[in-house]
Amino acid sequence: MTSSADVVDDLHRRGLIAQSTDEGELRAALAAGPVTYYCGFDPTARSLHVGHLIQFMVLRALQRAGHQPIVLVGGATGLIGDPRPSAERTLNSPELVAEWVERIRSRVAPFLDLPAAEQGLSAPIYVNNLEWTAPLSAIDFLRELGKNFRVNRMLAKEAVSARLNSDAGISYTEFSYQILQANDFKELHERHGCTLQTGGSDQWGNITAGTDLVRRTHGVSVHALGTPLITRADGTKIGKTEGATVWLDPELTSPYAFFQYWLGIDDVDARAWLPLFSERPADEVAALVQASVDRPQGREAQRALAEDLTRLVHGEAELHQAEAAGRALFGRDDLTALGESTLTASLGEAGAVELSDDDLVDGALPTVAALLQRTGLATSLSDARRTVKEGGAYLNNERVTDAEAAPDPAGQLAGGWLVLRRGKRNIAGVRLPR
RNA sequence: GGCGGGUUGCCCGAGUGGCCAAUGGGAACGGACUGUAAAUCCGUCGGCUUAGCCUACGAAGGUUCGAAUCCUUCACCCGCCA
Repeated sequence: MTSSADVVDDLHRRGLIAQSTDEGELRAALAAGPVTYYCGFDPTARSLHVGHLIQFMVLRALQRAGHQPIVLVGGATGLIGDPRPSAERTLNSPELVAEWVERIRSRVAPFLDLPAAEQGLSAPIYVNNLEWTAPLSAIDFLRELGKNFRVNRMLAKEAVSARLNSDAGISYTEFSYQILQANDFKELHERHGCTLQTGGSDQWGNITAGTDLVRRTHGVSVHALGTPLITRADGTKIGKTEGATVWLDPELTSPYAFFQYWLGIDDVDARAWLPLFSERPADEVAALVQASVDRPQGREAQRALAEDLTRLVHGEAELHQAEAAGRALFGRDDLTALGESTLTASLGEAGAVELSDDDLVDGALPTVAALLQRTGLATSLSDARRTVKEGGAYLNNERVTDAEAAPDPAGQLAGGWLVLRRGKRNIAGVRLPR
């Protein structure tokens, strides 16, 4: 457990702080005793994704230094929409947002509900800003809150000004967002004595709107910490990109896929991200980064990231299964040597489809193209045929040349499994009917 | 309320009557090279019963042998004026 005095140093060392309000004051406050702090997550999708992980790293570090975390899920702000620089958000229905709030909240527990060994630290408080935002009347909003905001300053916020200068413009709805988020800080200050907000630096404008509001309404100086925006070496955002979002919810991204994501990241990113995401001691992290420089092919940094994060998000048991599955399936040349239990477990992690007798046509199996589609390795039959034509489809590690051919049942592995692969690392199992 | 501009495939963005399933770039996917890396090169990139057919260029109608391209109405966005 880190002592209160070092926690800011520790966060700096790990690269988790991009900006902060008066740091001297903040250090003094953290040293003086337990501080109540919060971080908010808006329900803009069914699940949080790896881009959100950094917030949990900060929340955890502060919690282990003895401070009191509050996790806010934005049931209200999720209905309004935080302005993005690019374009207006489409509004989601209240029912959908409420469903997402529940889903997200239920997935947050593993990050902060500490195991028995670490008890004595503060359990997180969970709140939903709908609780105080829904009852707010238009009159109160305008008289009590609005009076504290200068439009001039609101216009200067980065996301707002970007939108004012673009074709898209900005709706009054989204323009109001920062007032709601600022009010969250004020409410949490009043309800729980919260004096620190953490969040991504893309939220900095909203966060400081909150510290300003608390100062104006209570004459109290409260604090904020902003995490850096994590980008990949190629400049794209971590996690939420088109088509390839890595979610934290195991129903959306399996622990196996999650583990593989981290194992597959490039060297530059692995070295940069390990300090951010690993809670290993500083010297051990430094050694792993050095190892990546000396022996990049060993992929030790990637492996450490994959292990630490899979354990954190999905737990020890899932980590072991994901690891074992990867080992078995990437062994490449000796699939026939794998036993039924290994195959069943590995393919279950990677993604598997069970065929029934109804899937057989005159006793013959579906075509390779059909199986690629069934397993999700290809999005359509056309995509599957294309993949075969490109030489990217493999059955039991043998390249497939005819998309319309049905696999020979004699080629089945232990337990009636066929291993389908697309490209180097997309693997799925097909189990033949008994 | 008036006038003008816009809405194209995952994204950006060409295309002003047939040669358009639609130039180009990016993303993505596959192959080669590697280390389940990056860079590079090559290929693919709406769907299907795949030498053919179907669906698509905001929506619905219309003109035409033929429309992403012309006309009408509607929806939404942007700008200027009131």
